[in-house]
Amino acid sequence: MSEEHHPHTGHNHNDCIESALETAEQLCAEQGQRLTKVRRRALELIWESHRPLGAYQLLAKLAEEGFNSAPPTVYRALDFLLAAGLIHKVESMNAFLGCVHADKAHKGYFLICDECHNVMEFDYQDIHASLIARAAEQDFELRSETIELTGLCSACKKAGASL
Amino acid sequence: MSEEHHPHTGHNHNDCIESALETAEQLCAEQGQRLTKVRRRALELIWESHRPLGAYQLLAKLAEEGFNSAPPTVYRALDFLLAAGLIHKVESMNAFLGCVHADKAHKGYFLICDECHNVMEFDYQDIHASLIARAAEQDFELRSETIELTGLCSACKKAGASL
DNA sequence: TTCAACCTGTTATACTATAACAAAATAAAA
DNA sequence: TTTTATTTTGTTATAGTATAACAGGTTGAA
Ligand SMILES: [Zn+2]
Ligand SMILES: [Zn+2]
Ligand SMILES: [Zn+2]
Ligand SMILES: [Zn+2]
Repeated sequence: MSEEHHPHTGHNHNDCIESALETAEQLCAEQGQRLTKVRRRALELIWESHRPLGAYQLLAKLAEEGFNSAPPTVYRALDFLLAAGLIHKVESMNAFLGCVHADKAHKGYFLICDECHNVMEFDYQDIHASLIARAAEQDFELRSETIELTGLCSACKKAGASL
Repeated sequence: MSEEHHPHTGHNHNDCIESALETAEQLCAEQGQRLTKVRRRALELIWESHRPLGAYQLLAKLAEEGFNSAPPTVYRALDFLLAAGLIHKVESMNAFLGCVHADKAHKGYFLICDECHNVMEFDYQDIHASLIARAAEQDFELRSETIELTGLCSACKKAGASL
């Protein structure tokens, strides 16, 4: 596999992919879950993409490789990966991306760039605590959080300023 | 129009609808925007629903009343109302609900009950400030925020406990 | 080996949203 | 008031996202 440099950060993205796959194998083994071929390859393809991947984009890639190419195939894989905490869904984009710390239970908070469509996951415990507290004020028991912030990322801001 | 009591809070929801429509008229007048028949009725129908309304649910209601019943009709009305800040879209439900304080510029933060599907809008300045600060740490310029929390509302929690 | 649980294949369909162009209505300019 | 520009609506077609339902195959345990 050739080196793959992430457009914005410039890091060797292959390392991310490898490490994510290892973590996935490990977690599934621990929990008695089966990371089947199609599930594993789906996860890998999601990670290989530099931005969140739509279900049908993923389906096309899987189809190219000879996997069954009907929607349920990909949605089943996605459901599994979501349930296992290996990926997140970005609701405002109807797209999926690999979780950067699948080993820790957490909610995915995202910064989404309007320009380059890159997504960064962030995890701030203080915001989580504030949200729980605010919900509790209304006697609301929190279960899930969708936190998706859009705007301009650092790189695109610089690029825009120099025009 | 008969009195309409909101399922959870028990308040007379007609008052909400009336007041929302008045605010809408006023805001549109101020900004030189046209609150046409279909836009006005769409807003009213969204308010008449006790929970977020899907685009095609709205379309069906409009069709019953003799409005044109092709999707673009309803999506145009929704686009207008969104741009005017009169409604919000709940991304995780693909549904729309009336904004409770359309007169003030703000982001919609939502508490969504998994049981009854009621949605409460809340607006906490401190969370907003935290989010801006966290984004700034990454040199990210915030433009929009999607904050959608799900869980159990007060009423449903009580109902569940008594089973 | 037999059974049960789980995973995958397949077809059909439901739900959500936009493109593209024509016609009508409204507002502004002449 | 007529003309013109702008905005809104009508209409048809299509793109994009997601699930239902049932049949068939695999896996691992009893
Ligand atoms: Zn994550
Ligand atoms: Zn960017
Ligand atoms: Zn609001
Ligand atoms: Zn509830």
